[in-house]
Amino acid sequence: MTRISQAALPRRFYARRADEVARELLGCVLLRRYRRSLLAGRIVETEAYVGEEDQACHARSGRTKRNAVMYGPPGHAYVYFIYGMYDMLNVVCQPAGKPEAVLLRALEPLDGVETMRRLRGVAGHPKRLADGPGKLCRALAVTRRQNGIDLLGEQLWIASGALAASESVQRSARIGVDYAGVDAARLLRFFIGGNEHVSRLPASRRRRPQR
DNA sequence: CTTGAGATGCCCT
DNA sequence: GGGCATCTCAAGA
Repeated sequence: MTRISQAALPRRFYARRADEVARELLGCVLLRRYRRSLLAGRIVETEAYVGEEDQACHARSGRTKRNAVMYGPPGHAYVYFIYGMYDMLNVVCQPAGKPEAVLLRALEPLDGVETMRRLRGVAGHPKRLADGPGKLCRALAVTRRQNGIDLLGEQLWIASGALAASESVQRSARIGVDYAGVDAARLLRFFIGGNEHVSRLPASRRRRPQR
């Protein structure tokens, strides 16, 4: 069992710009109550989606049935289904009416690793268990059933955490939003530099490891 | 190690 | 009906 505090971050943490929240979520711990077990992972990669003006954001065409939760109060889960197969977990930011959110893209598994493996249907190293937004949802049994739930509640919440002195925040363009024109280039993806649990980019986008 | 294709369902133009 | 904030597997080198 993890020894860090499991207290949920307060509502005001989320009631800010999504890019600030995305950066500060790095190192925090996502907790999931699932059938009597507690699953936990350290957040190592996020992306900010920053409102109707952001051409990569689901709110770019205004409020719809799918994105309605983003327009609601902060500190709630926005979970949507994509590619016919995967769910994506976001946390809603900003006060109600301002549709911003942070996509949780990768975790370093801390607790409940065996359950995560079972949910994912894979064996092997924990660094492959939740190193991508679709895998993260599978590993924590998060689906559209959780869309709209309060992150200050009982089944899914985030506790504070910190970066080690040796860790640094890195930024890049967001993944998979090439259609978004100039917004595709904005540096709204945040990750812990060098962390092994960060998602692997498609080879076509990968750069040579810097030395 | 790499690349490419296929899976698969729902929202919204 | 297009396209999507993805992933896995198989095959090649």
